[in-house]
Amino acid sequence: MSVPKRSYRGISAQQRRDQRREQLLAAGLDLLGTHGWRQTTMTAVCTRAGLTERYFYESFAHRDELLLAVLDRIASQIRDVGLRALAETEGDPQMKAKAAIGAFVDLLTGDPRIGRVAMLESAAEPLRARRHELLREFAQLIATQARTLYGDDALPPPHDQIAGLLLTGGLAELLMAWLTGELPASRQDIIDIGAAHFAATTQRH
Amino acid sequence: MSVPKRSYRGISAQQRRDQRREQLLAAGLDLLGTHGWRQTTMTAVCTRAGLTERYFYESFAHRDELLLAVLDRIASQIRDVGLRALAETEGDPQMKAKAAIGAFVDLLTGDPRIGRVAMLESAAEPLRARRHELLREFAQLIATQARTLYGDDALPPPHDQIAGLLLTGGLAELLMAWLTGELPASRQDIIDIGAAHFAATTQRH
DNA sequence: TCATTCTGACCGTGGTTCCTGTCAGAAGTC
DNA sequence: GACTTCTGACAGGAACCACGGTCAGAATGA
Repeated sequence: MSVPKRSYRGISAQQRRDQRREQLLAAGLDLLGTHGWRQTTMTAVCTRAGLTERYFYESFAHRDELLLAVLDRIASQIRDVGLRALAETEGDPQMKAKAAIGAFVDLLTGDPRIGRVAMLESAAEPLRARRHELLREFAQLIATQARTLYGDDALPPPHDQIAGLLLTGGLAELLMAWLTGELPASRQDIIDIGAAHFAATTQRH
Repeated sequence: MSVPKRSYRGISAQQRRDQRREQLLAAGLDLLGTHGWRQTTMTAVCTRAGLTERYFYESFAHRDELLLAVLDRIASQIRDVGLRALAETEGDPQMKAKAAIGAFVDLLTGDPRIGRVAMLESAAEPLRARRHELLREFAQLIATQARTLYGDDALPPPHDQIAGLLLTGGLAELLMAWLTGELPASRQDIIDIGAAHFAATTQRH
């Protein structure tokens, strides 16, 4: 099949291409976030997206590439809402931490599919490596934020990086338990606990 | 095929059965701990074990059952070495925590396959649920130990359970990074950090 | 010795997924 | 209106796996 060039139904080739990619990403998030990694096969994604397998290869080389794209999008959403909350919140470090964690929690619960992919499915095989990279990235981000929040009371490297890992890993585990309904806690409970843990982990004591 | 009953090569039917089960478990650990979950197919396990697929069904109903058995064995090993270290160590809570964490770390690094399965592969699809159960079990265990170690300074329920989740999740993430060689830290560093984190997380502050 | 039992090797079926190719018809272009 | 391009549906092959069955030969027990 040749690469589409001219417009169709009043939509340019590039727009159609983008639209199809978007459909595939949406279908991927949907399947990954509801039926899990095992069910998110290439054919299933195409069926859900209402597209033929042929169009899959137009946007992605193989299934893993789609899954990574889904995860990356979620990661950047997390980064965005977290940093925005930090920037928009006035007050002491504890307030800022609560705002960032609150925004994070709201993103994961606002769309449960995002929560499942970010916390549960990302641990599975094709996504694990990227999840690990992202977690380290967030650990780094947290270390940086802790330094701007706490100044000299923050931990020096490499302990800040280690603290970031302990914090993100712990929070991930806590949120997994909470998202699966095993933990009788409110949104505010989770935020308070997360913020307290953030302070305890990233601050010199 | 009928169930074997008489001895063969001087080995009883039950012994042969157990031996084959053991071979399958060993092959499962080997594949899971070196090539990962995807490669650990039923046929691959049988080939590595030097057995026919027929004998697989003698011991396990399907692949997942074998994988769970592998994980469960590792979990009980972790429990054993941890509790034994606690029982055999005299001294203050910090010493005991270090001994338990040290024994845990040594188990995971002594056989890298165990480390990979326990920390990495267990997060994948068929094992995730069990991993989660086990983690909660360990969280409970840690909460109990914290109470005997710290007495009234320990956290009250349900905060002890939450602390257990934060601790196990954080440690898992830290160990993952360490096991994959991303963290320039010594065994002692990891143990010290783990013990400090244990104290910070499970103690009233 | 000889029938029985156990073993390991092999083949076959059914199902699934990935991936490519074909083809009729709709939409666009000249 | 005729030709080209794009689209969606579908067919089908290759690869893999789970799972069951067959079969010759080795080991056993009477």
